[in-house]
Amino acid sequence: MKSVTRKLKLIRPVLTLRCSYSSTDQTHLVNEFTRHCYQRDLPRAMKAMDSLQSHGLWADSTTYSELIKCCLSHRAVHEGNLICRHLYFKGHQPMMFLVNILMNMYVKFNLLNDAHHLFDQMPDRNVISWTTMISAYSKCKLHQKALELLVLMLRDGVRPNVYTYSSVLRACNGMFDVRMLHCGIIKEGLESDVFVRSALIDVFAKLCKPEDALSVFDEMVTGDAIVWNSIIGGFAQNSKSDGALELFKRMKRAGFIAEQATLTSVLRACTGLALLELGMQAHVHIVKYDQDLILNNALVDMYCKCGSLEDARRVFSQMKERDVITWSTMISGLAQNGYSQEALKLFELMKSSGTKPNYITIVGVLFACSHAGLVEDGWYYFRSMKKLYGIDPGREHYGCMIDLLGKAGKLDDSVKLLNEMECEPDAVTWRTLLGACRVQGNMVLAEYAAKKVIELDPEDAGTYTVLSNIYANSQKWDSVEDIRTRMRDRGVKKEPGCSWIEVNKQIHAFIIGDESHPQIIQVNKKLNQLIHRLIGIGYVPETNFVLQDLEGEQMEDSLRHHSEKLALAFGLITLPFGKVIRIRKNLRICGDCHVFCKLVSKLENRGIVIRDPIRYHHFEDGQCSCGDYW
DNA sequence: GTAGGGTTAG
Repeated sequence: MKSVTRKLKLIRPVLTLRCSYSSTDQTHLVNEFTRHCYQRDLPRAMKAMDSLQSHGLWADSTTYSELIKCCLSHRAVHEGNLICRHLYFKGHQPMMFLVNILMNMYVKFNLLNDAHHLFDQMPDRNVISWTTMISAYSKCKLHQKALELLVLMLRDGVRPNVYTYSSVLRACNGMFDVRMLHCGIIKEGLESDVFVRSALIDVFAKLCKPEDALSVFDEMVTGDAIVWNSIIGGFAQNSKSDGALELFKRMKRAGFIAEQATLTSVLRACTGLALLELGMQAHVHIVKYDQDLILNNALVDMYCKCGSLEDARRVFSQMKERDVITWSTMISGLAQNGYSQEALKLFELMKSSGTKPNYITIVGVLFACSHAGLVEDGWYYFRSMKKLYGIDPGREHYGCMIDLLGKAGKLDDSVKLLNEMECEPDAVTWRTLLGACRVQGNMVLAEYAAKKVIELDPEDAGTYTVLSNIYANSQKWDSVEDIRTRMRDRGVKKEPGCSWIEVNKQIHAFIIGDESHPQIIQVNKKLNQLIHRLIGIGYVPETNFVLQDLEGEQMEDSLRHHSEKLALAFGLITLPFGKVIRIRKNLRICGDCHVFCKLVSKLENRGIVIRDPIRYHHFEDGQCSCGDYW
């Protein structure tokens, strides 16, 4: 008897448990589900949700929001779909906030159609519902769609708030949109919000209005690091590199720490100005982010564009992760610096690494072919790009081919290709053909191409000069006068040739005819000595410059004082022996300066790197990396 | 208790 009682005592709690299970079935199911959701136990929660559904039950909205968060963190799309179906089971209408969360989940899963479907089904929508969809469309660059939704939202009587404005601003595709939104923001008194402010700065910068971006920035009373990044990035993106560096100094003075985004823009600014020393200094601060992909890409680009290929190769080889931008940067960088074969080898390596080339990669590849006169390779890549990579040839690809064929003496093929272009040739395309005519000395075609350039870009001073020289060479003085009149009437002024050189992290600018540099006397003295010595070994200053330099300084009285010669003389005086002289130019190098640099590199036993707007020349021991083909 | 801003290649 005793043993039976003991057994009963042991059994009873189990029985009690079973009893309570069956009596409070619904509550228990809901409680179990809630517990799993809060514990973020996705498999158990899904199972429990299944039981709820079979009983026609729903838990409270907060529980579901926990579960959806869990799906998001696990990127569990299938489970997310099941939750959505459960919430709408048998025509049930979830609470608005929950639908907002579901939409957000679909947006994060890049399932915009599903998100929009829920949005369409909503009986009511609040500002968050609208903002979720607007933000989704602007993030994936469906700008028109985002702006359309904003209009519908306003018509629906829902007022946008700081969240709406900060996400819709990036969708602006014209000044009109920005002005309209900016007015709305001011009217609502929302311009002091940091999110709105940085979005405004960014959109002005992206629309190439850095001055407008700066005025928004300057009105700021309190800001954060991101607003600073927006304005610095805005200047860097608009080739206002010195402004970007100035703002960076201000940012540091204001006590903000430079993070990845800041440093990336700083590097871009260094790249724009070819400031190798400053770029290297920035590199020191980047060491702690040594595996940041974007920063490393910017570093590779900076080293390539500052003409320091060894550093670019080193950063590239040390990167653990590379994307299409990394490869494209390095390929273009090698091509621009005259290492075409290496660029093409790298392209093959890129493909075998599994990275798919894009439009820009192929531009780099064709650029490499055009800079080395690799006609057959060029045709191969050009003809196969569509078939192999699904990329339609664009203006830039045609431009590379026109350059390649023309400079290789196949001007007829070049013109044929230009006429076959699927997209309309623009001023750049015609200028490319003009450049090829220069190399080939084809005056008739050059005149035609130059006229086309001026038609499409009436502000292009360099082309007027070329055209004028063509007429002068043929003694067509009336036409020469006509060109001069047109330039005067249109207010077109020739950009003065300018060269920059960095010495002790300071930029020194030399402009032709400008005597304002404090050491100009010594520079001229050194230059005259050099010329004298070079003439002694057979250097003959070039005097006939008709068509010799497309956008160079051919109109000047004397070649003696071309800006790169001044900068080179300054470099020789100031930089220690053995240090490479790096010069950046605003115009293309002329033939005479090219010969001059080759000879100086030998005479003075100096490495010289000159970067012009198109490509780079590495002079060493009397030779140039371009092989006199540019 | 849900929605927002900045960085890289031609």
